[in-house]
Amino acid sequence: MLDIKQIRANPERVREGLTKKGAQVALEELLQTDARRREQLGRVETLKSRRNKVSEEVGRLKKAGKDSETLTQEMREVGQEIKALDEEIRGLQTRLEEQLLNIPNLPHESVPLGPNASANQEVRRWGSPPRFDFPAKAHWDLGVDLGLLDFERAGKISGARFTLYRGPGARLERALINFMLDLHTGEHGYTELFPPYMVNRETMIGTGQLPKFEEDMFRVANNGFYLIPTAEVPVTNIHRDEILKEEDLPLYYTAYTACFRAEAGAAGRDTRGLIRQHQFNKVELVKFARPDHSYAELESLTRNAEEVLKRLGLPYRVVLLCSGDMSFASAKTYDLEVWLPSYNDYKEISSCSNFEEFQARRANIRFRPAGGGKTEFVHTLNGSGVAVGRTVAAIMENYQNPDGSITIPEALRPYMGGLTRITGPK
RNA sequence: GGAGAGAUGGCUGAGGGGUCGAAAGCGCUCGCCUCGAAAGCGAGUAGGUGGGUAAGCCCUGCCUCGUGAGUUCGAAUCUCACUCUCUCCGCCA
Repeated sequence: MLDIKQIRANPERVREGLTKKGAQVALEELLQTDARRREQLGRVETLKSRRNKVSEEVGRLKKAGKDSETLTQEMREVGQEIKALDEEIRGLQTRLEEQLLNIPNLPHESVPLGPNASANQEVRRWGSPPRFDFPAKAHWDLGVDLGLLDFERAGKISGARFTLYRGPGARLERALINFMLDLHTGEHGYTELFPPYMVNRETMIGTGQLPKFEEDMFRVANNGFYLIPTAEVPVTNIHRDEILKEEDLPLYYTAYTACFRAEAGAAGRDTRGLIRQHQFNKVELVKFARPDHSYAELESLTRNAEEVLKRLGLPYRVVLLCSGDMSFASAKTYDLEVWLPSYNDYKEISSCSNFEEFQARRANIRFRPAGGGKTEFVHTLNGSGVAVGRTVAAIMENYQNPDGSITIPEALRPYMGGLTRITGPK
């Protein structure tokens, strides 16, 4: 959420930022609502002030045994006025909040200007795509041929965009989760969390999924809970409505969760294989940082995610998203894209963002400066560290051998019971 | 799912219509004392949002005692609904 004060004081700058992001927002209407609210608030506060004073006086008169009927009568009328004004203000407030919740974050000044993914900037590359002197297979063929992935039975028990992992395939998924968590907790200083997968509406609003993206979310029919689309949602919200100590910042959390996405608008894209699923696994990194450190924290968070791919020996590149390609809540985003032979291209496997105070304002997450003084909003960041299903796909495809087997990356072997190669169904 | 109890400031915990945004204790901060520390003594110590002032650790309005509504001139205090926590019972991996 943007700061209404900023919008009020600097509507042109906000408009400019929104344009960069490609958002259409009726700022005039918002400002009108705000002005009216402030005007009526001034009125009602004057009335309340008077009522408070007179009520005190009534108390004194009663104690002294004197008559207070005139004042009481007058205040009855003032009370009616206050009630009417309060009601109007409540209505204005609700409308204002609705509008604010639907305005996206503004891009940071270092974000390149552009309308869509074509304007994204490659920042760096690591490794080089493998050259195969045999017909390379896509992971959906490798996985099925080796008995690791069963899309047909997943379709039977659930439906499209679900996968059943089997044998070493299932173990590979589990091994990756453990490998990633061990790396981030053991070497990168993150605290491991295991949060609920179902959350309430306030939590979804806190991180920015709602109210705008209702159709992308799964909702549980009989109690209104939402299935989390990413661990970012529960983990960022653990400090909702809290005032943190400055000396406790930055806070680093990592969590493995399943993630659930309806992806209403994505029908027809990435229909084969593990790339786009209704349920997938992800290890997430979340940070709470002081505002003046958040961009340094974004760099290190991105490096932490990259380290996963390096250790697995997967070629990747880092892309700085342009203003028009960034998500609703983000001020700056680096995508990590892993090389996928079946796409003959790099494919997103992690998205690392600084939300500045956009989420903190929605979720009311603040800190008190060490020297005392006014509370400030923290900056929140997160990034995938990394998406597990896509990593499985990348390993299968990049580590495939001419005989259709798959070599296990060395870093993963301890997690695979020493297995070095997946050769086929028993 | 059933029955009961509860929700107050960083924490414990009083207050049950009128100078209560709130006793007391703990904690914390500052000062005194000390070579230093502890103890002791003194002072301060919730959040939000407006206004005043050139600005402020200065003055000031309004709101907040789980949330929302109601009664009243006036609500932490009375009424209703909801949420959450705890205890017991039932069910359950």
